[in-house]
Amino acid sequence: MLAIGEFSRFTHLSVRTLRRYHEAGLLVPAVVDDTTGYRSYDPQQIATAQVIHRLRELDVPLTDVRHIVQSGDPSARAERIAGHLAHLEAELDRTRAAVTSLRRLLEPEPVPLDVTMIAVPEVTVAGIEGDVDRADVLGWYAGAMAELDALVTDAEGAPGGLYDNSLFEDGVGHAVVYRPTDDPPRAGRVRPLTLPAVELASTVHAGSHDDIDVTYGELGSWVVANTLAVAGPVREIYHVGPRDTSDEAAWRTEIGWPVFRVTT
Amino acid sequence: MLAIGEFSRFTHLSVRTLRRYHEAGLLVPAVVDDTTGYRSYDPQQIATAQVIHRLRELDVPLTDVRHIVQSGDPSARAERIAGHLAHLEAELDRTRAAVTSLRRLLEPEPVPLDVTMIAVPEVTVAGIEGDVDRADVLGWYAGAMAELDALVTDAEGAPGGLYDNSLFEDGVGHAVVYRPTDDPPRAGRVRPLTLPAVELASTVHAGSHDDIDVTYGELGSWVVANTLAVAGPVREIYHVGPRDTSDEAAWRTEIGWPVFRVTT
DNA sequence: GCTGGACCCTCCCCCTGGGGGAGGTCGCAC
DNA sequence: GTGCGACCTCCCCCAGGGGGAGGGTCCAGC
Repeated sequence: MLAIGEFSRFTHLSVRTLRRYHEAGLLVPAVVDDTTGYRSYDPQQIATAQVIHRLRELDVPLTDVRHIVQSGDPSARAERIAGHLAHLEAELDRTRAAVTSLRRLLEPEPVPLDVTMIAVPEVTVAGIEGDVDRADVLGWYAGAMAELDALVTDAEGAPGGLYDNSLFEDGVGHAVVYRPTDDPPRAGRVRPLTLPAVELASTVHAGSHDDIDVTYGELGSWVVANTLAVAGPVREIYHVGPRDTSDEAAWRTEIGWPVFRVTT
Repeated sequence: MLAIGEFSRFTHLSVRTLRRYHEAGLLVPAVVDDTTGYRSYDPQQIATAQVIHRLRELDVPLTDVRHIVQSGDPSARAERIAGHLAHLEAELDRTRAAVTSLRRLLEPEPVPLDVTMIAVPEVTVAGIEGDVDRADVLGWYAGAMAELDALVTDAEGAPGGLYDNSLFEDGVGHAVVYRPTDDPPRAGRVRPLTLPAVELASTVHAGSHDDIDVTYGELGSWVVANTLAVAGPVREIYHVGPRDTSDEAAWRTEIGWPVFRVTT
C-alpha cells in the first residue's frame, strides 16, 4: 500500500490532483481509513493512474476518462479512445485552419474583394435540411451531400448550401444542402425545397476553406460599407470543391449574403 | 456603425464574448453611448475581431492577444505570434508523446521489466545544476548539455542527469546534468559535483522518451513490490541518446531510483 | 400617440480542471 | 513530550466562457 505522497511520486500526478480524482470517482484509493481519512493506493493502480494522466494530457474530459477507465471491456475501451483520437484529429484540423487564416489576415497587402450584387429568382431544388451544431457541420454536410449525390442523378449546376445565421452566433442552427434539378426526388432525407428569391451580395472564395471566415469578414465589411443589411441565411455555392478535385488551391466557393438596402 | 448583434454576425463571435472582450480591453467598441450603454462597432474592426478569433482558436491567452492586437509595430507583432506558434509546436509534441505512451499503456501484453539492484559508489563529475520548471526541463537540459560538451573534452562514459522528485510533484525542482570525468573543470555554469553513493533500482528504457513515464511507473511498481522505498533524486544515464543517433528506436536510457529497504 | 417584440444593458451564478493557503490531525523518531 | 513532515478538509482564486434574471431602448405597425 502507498500513501498518497508516494503514489504521487510514482504517477507524476500532484497530491491535490489525486484527491480531486478520488472525489470525482475517477481513481478511488484502494483503502480509505475511516477515522483519519488517509488514502492508501495499491501499486497496481499506478498503471491506471498513468492511463488517466495520458488521457488528461490529450484533454479528454474527466467524465469521459471515468467512462474509459471504468469500462472493463477492453474493446469498448479501445472504441472510446478511438473516438477521442478522432476528436483530436479534428482539433488538429481546426488548428491548421486557424494558422492558415491568421496568416492571410496578417498579410500586409490584402487582396481586394470582388463583390457583385445578384438578383436570384425563386428556385426549386432537391435538398436536405436539418438543425446542426457548428462542430458537426462538416460531418453533416459530407453525409448529406453523399445522400444527395446518390439520389439526384440529373443535377444541373453546382451544389450549394444555406446556413442560418444562428449557426454562427449560437453554435447551433438550421442548415440546408441542395443540388439544383428539374425533378427533385423525395427519398431518404431528400425533399424538394423552394429557395425564395433574394438579392445577394456575392463573392467567390478561392482555395481551401481554412480561411473562408476571412472572406466572410471582408464580405461583411463590404455589405456595411454599401449601406446594406443582412436578411436571411447565407448561401454558399460549391463551384469547385473536394468532389471535383483534391487540389485545394483550385476550389471555388461562392458566398452570397441576402441583403436589403437600409435607408439611414 | 454596427450594433453588437450585427457585429456578432459578421465576426462569428457571440454577443457575450464581444462584451467580455470589451471589458478585457481587447476589442473596444468604436462608440459606447453614455446614456444607454449601447456598443457600436466600426466595420473596420471586423478584421481585428477575426484576428482575435483566430488567436483564441490557437488558445492564445486573452492577455497575450491584447498585447498582439495592440502592438502597432507589425514586426513586433509577427515576433509575438511566432512565439505562440513555437508554443503550439511544443504542444503538438506533447500530444504526440501522450498518444505514444497511451498506446503502450494499453498494450494487451506488457513487456516484463528487467530491474537490477546496483550499488553505486560516490563519484565526482562535471555537472551543471539548477532549479527548473517541468515545462522547461527539455530546453534546460539541451542548453546545459551543450555547455557541458563544450567544456568537458575528456569525458569518460555516458552523460547523466539527476532529477528531484519535487520536479514531478510540484512541477518545479532541482535538476543536475553531468558528464563523468577525472578532471572536472570550473567554467561557465559547470562545476565539479560529488554524487553520493546510493543503492539504485535500475532499469533501461528503450526508444524515444515519449513513453518514458510508463517505464517510470513500472519501475515504481517493482520498487513497491520488492518492499523498497524511494530515497532521493532519480538518476538517468543516457547510454544512447539524441547526441548519438537520430534513430529514436535505438535510444537507451537507464533509470535508477535510489531506494532503501522498508522493514514493514 | 401606444404597444409589442426584438435588441441591448448589467449582474450573478454556473461550468471545468486545477493551484494557493489556512487550520487541524496523524505518525514516528528523538 | 516535542518536533516535524505528511496528511486531512475547506475555502478562495484563476481563465474563458455559458445560462438566465430583471430591466431599459428602439422601431414598426396601428
